[in-house]
Amino acid sequence: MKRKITLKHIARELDVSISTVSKALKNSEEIGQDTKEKIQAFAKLYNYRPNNIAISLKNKRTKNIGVIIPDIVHHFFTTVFRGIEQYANNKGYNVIVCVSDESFDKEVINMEMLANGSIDGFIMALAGETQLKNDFNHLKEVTEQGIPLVLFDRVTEDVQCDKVIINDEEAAYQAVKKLIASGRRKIALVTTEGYLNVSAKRAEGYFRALKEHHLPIDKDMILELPYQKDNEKKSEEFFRNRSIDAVLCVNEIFAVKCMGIVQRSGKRVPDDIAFIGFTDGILSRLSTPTLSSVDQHGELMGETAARMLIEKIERDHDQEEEEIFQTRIISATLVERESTLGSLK
Amino acid sequence: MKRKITLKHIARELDVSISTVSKALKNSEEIGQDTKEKIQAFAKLYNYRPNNIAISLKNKRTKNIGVIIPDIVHHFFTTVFRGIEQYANNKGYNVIVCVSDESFDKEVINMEMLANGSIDGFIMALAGETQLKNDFNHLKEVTEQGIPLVLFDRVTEDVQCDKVIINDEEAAYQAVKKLIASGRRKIALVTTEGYLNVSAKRAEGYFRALKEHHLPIDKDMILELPYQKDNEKKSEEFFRNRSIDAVLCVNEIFAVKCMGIVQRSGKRVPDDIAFIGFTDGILSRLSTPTLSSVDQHGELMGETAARMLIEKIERDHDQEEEEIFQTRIISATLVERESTLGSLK
DNA sequence: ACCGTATACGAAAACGGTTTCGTGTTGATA
DNA sequence: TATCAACACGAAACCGTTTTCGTATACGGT
Repeated sequence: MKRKITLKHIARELDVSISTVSKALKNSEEIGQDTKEKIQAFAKLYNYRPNNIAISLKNKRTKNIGVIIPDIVHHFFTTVFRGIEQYANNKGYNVIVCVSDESFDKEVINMEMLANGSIDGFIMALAGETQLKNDFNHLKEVTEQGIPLVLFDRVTEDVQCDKVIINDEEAAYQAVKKLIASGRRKIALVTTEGYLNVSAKRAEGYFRALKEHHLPIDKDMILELPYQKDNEKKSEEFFRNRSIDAVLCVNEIFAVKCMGIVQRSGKRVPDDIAFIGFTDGILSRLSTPTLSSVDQHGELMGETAARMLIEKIERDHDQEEEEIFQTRIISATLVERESTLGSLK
Repeated sequence: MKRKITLKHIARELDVSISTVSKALKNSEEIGQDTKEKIQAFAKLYNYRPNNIAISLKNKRTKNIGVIIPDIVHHFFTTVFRGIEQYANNKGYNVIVCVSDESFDKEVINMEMLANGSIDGFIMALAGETQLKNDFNHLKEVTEQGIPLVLFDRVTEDVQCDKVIINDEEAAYQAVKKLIASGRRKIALVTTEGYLNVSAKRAEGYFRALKEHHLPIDKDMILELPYQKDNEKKSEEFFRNRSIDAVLCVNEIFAVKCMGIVQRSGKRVPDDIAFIGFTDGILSRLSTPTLSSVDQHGELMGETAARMLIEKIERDHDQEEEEIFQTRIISATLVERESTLGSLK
């Protein structure tokens, strides 16, 4: 077992000082040509690599960024993560991921673990519980310590920091307009219980579109489903007893489930009833019929968040210009597929 | 901006030595009761937390584990990751993820980045390119340095380390047996080009089941698809020109795509043709009809890998008992759903 | 012979902890 | 009163780097 070699080993072996070795390996002008060559050759031979931890301690910069997301087995968060990871890696940063599992306590614990020197900055989407509790002290503590923070998707106005979001309201508005334009009038909304997270904004867009076209806003046309649990019966009941010709769903899972229910009851998609979902993932592309859905551009969001964070990190070290926090808005786009094909007869 | 407080600050403020502060915060018997209380109170007031990096440098242990996977936007890897993350977090470890993107070079670079002190051990699944190249020197270097390594799912016999795999051959065998038992005789296999990765083993199980039941093994009944690219036409042609009453697919994406093609051509699933896929993910649960598939228990795999790794890490520090490497096999299980319901008439 | 100045290198501090090994003070004991 | 242990704390080394500053040597110029 070849243990890792250090500057000290090289110094001892070649009978020079540690500082000489360090400088030689950086090709410093201070060191004689022959000494440099000798040291560099030796270092290459023994495959010397500087110890990251020691460098971190010295520089007070770890080249790590911390990502805290509510769930990793979730298409949207996963794509965002990929965007973050790619950009960060290109810039020489590593990514430490923690999953809050929608729990406030886990979010707090994870942040505290990482905030003590392990990372140079945070990228995160708030846990559901955190949004309900409306308690953001853990975030504030971190920013007060001068650790850069970028929130994405699930953000809050209570914390001053950079943010990346999509134009949920507008996207939902456009989607519903599209449904209306194809002749649909009885448009339902399937959303999460309590309009958690971004669902509220999507609902607003839905309302705006209806209003603009003088269509009635009917609470009875809104189905609220629990976030992760099954609720087949509730959905079946909803679609059985109503006359509906189009549905906007706040995610693709709800959309695909509902399409299944509707189809099993003998109706045809999109002929009798059209569907649009949010999150353009693998489900949308492979369902039958394929599902029209709003692409949230997760990868771009991740990349944007990472860029903003790394800029802050690398500028932070400079002087105290007035802190400026930005909110970037990524435009969601509707991807049309079979579930909205054609107009209502 | 409240900067992080250090032992030195506390020592200076309370006019004691750094060592006294360090011991007092560890509640050492060496320090007088009143001094301890004073120091602890001060530390709590200013919310002192030891710097992780400094501790890592001293202890030569980072409490970080490195995870390298080929793809993060992939249900199976994601579930494995969740298993790793949960177990590791419980044990006080953080997880650094790098995505190799199926590329040999990225895998090498990522490993080298992390191996220089950033992590205490690796968990990884090999990149496709690495498997093709059959070059595992980066893995060997890491293990020679005494860094523990656990491979999962995509493993190799060329590296001596702990491994976690599923019984792919047996699972495929059982799946095909099930198809045969329900009266199916013309069973096709849909696999990845070149039988990459674990596909080869699944094909073996398929062959064994056919052989055992004296069914012909016909290369013409095997469809090889490129890994990530679309190949609708090839698949359509395959199903159009053959008489097939059951299909085993090496992943759920292929299965759902093929089900779609078959259904659009007017055949019924499972009445005319049954389907079984691998990877029991969201697609299997939400496709129409729902797809029977082999659950690889990703979360359990991840947890197992993390447990094995952390055991090695924490034992490693002890003495040099003879290294023992284990290969744990997780039993995959077939989850039956609508796509295999009932027997062939 | 003296001074100045490159040249080439080493000593030491610093990053923020932990830990070993003193050591000054106190009180009890002989 | 001298001795000694117990107590309470500090000095210093160490982890592996980087970086500033100091200095020995040699050499050229006068």
